[in-house]
This record gives sequence, C-alpha cells and structure tokens, in this order.
Amino acid sequence: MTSFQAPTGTRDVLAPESARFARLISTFAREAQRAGYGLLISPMFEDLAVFNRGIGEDSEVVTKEMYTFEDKGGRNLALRPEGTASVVRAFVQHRPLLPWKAWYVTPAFRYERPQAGRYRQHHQLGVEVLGSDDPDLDVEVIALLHDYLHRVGLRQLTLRVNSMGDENCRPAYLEVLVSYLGEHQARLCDEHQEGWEKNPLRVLDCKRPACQLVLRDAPRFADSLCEECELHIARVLEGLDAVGVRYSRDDFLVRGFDYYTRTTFEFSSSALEGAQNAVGGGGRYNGLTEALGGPATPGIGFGSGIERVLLAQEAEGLFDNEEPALELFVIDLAGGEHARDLTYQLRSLGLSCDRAFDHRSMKAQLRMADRSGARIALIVGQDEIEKGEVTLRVLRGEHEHHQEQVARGVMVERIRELLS
RNA sequence: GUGGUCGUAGCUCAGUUGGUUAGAGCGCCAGGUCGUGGCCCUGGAGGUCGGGGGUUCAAGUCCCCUCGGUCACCCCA
Repeated sequence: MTSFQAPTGTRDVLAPESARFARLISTFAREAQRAGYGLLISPMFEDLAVFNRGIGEDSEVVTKEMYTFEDKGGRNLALRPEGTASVVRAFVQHRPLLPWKAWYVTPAFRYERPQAGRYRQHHQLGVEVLGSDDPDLDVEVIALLHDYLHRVGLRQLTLRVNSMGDENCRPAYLEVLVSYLGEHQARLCDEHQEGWEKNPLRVLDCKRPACQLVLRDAPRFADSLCEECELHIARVLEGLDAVGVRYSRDDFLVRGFDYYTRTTFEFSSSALEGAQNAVGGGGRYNGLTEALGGPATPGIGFGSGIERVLLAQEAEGLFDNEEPALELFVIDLAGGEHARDLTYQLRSLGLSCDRAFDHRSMKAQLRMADRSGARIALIVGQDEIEKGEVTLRVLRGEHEHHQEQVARGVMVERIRELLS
C-alpha cells in the first residue's frame, strides 16, 4: 500500500460529525464564559519537566504514555498529555489576578494502545481556577461540568465525589492503608501483589474481584480526614445538594494524576458499555504551582473528553434526526455566471447557499441539490434569463414540489417567505 | 506494554476441499427524447484481495514476518 492513513490512534473528523464536535465546544464556551471564565490558548507542547513535575513522576501517564521529543535546539519537550499542568505553568508565568478562572479546549496526546473511546490524540475541554480554596468554588466547577454535559443532551450520568485529604491527613491515611493492605496482601489480585506498597492508592482503583473483596473492609478516606478537609468536603456536598447536582460519595475514587488533594470527582456515562465510560473528571490540587516554580496557590479544575462525550451522545441516541442546514442551491443551465453571481449575492444577504460546478446536467444538478439538504433550488436557464426571472423549486418541507417563476426583483423576498 | 480478533471495490460483506478474465448490495457516474431531485429500469467506472517473503504447476484461499483496524487488560478523557 503506497497511500497513507492517519497514524495509529488518531483519526480525521469529517462532516457531519465535525459539526457535533464544534457544537460541543461552542456550548462549553458559552457555559464557561457565562460563569466568568476566560479562554486560555497555550502551546500544545511544553518543556518535558512541566509534565513530569506537574503530573507526577510516578504516574502512569508520565512513565509510559508521553510523546516526548527533542527539538533542533536540544530542548526536551513533550506533547501535552492533559490540560492542567500547562494551565498551571501559564499561571505561574503570567501571575494573573486571583482568582484566575480559565477555560480551554485542546488536543491531548498519550502513547497507549487505542481502544473504544481512547485515542492517542484526543480532545479535551475544561477549566482551571487558581487562587482560592473556597469549597463553594468546588461546587461551581462541578456544577459547570454537570451543566455542560446536561446541556449537550446527556442524561444517563453518574457523578462520584471523594475527598483524598491533604498534606496534613493523607500521610496518616496512607499509613493505615498500607498496613491494612500488608495484612491482606495474599488476597490482592495478581497485578497488585507488587506495587501496593509504593502506590497504595492505585489498589483502591482496582476493579478486579480479588482486590474488590479486600477493599470491602479497607480503611476509608472519609474516616481519616483532618478537620479542615472534613469541613471542606461537607460544604462541597452541601453545595451540590443546594444546586441540585446529584452525586454519590465514593471513598475509592482516586484519579490517575498525583497532584490531587481534597476534592476529586468524575462523571461517567452509563450509556457507554465499554470500560472507557468516564466523560469528565477533575479535582483540587494544592502543590502544583509550587512544583512548577510558583507561589503556593490552591487550584481546582476538570477535563472532559470530547470524543467520549460524542460517544455518550451517540449511545443516548441524540444524533438520530440530524438535518443538514443548507437553505438554497443554485442550478445554472447556462454558462455558470448566474450561479456564480447569485450564490455570492444570496450569501452576502445571510442565506446559506451552495451550487453545482462543472456545467453538469439539469438532472445531476438537481440531484446534488437534493443531496445537499437544501430546502429550495433556484433554477436559472435560458428561459429564465430571457424573462429576467428565476425558478424556485421547493425540495423539502410541506410545500415540496411546489415550483414558481419569480422576477429577480422580488426573488429574495419570495425566498424568505418560502423559507419561513 | 500484554492478550484476543479481523484486514477482499468509497461503505457493508460473499468468495466453496488452493484451480480459468475476483463477485453482490449500497454509494458514485451516465442514460431512460427538449430543462426537473428522492422511487423504478438499463448501462458504466472503481480492486497490485493491507504490505513483504515463502510453499506450490497454480495462493484472496496454506505458512512466516510486518503494518493497520478493532476489542479487552493496564490507565484514563
């Protein structure tokens, strides 16, 4: 095969799917801007250390999934695997006024084997807020994600919320967790026979029956939170109740990045059958700005995968009756000049309009008009030209097949009547 | 990174125990009397059978390698 195709794990998004893609972004932009978030556009690659330090040296993403490369100046760079680290880097670099509320949409790259709902290049949109540890902000951020997912039509959603404690209480929890896991090591799943000591939180996330059994009586975050963390999560949950966002508390919700403290949350779609059913998630982080060389600043944010949301929308049957939006299609049976001039005129009046090229037959042009989804075809042939008129033929809607010849002077007015 | 599965026209697939010029449906293009779409009829274009190597008189069909898709694990969005 001498032809090319998109690299493994990447794909092209053509119309009409690309329109769904764009719609998600504009819906999210509207929600975010309404809540006072400003768009951040930042580079798709960063100094490798931004991600190493930001996401955590031991995290799965950093150790085995990064797209790293050296540029011609010998710099070690990496394509961004997720959104938060670069947003925080931008924050540290520019030091905007607090609290800083930013939203973004970006491709994200991870070198891993693709499967349903998982790509090497996927796209995420999300927000980050730097400079406040007010639990009401957690509520705002979670509600924003909730509203966005709801607005794009998703209904079969579940939200899980947890508090992972902070630098005061987490060490103590890890200690009891490690000692508990130690006592039951023999009963852990094969995968976690090793590594449970170094990374005990991963075990909490394990879905294998063996680990699940052990976890049933495992110590819980909820029982070892310090007073501040306890108050924080209580206020968050109270706030979610107040704004009507439904959730379930999940003591074992730990997310894959090392930076989370206190609140973590994740929305998953029960309409998605595969294992890849998380449509958005995030949480709070406290040490991130310092890790990237800035002043201690609390932060919170989430990322939501566009491809995942599209899959969830499809699974919920939201694309079943999509109609193309084109209004007009011009058919020129003479030299093409009329199609050229009419489409230009109609478009500049704000009407959507397409035409056929290459002097095709009447039948062919009309077929194209039909396929385009246009509601009305404008036909210009010798007859119309001589009379200074245009034939309007209705292709869809209740007046389908209706056809009339109108003078150029009243054409636009008549088109608007037929479209309304 | 590990494992399963698949790879024949733009798409979905058929191709018998290896045997002449590789098929169908859909889509596309052109006709079905002068300039009228979706339905119907007729015709047409389009494939180095993912790629490479091997076995054989003969390979889409068997073997090896490789690339890719897909699904699962891991992890995530």
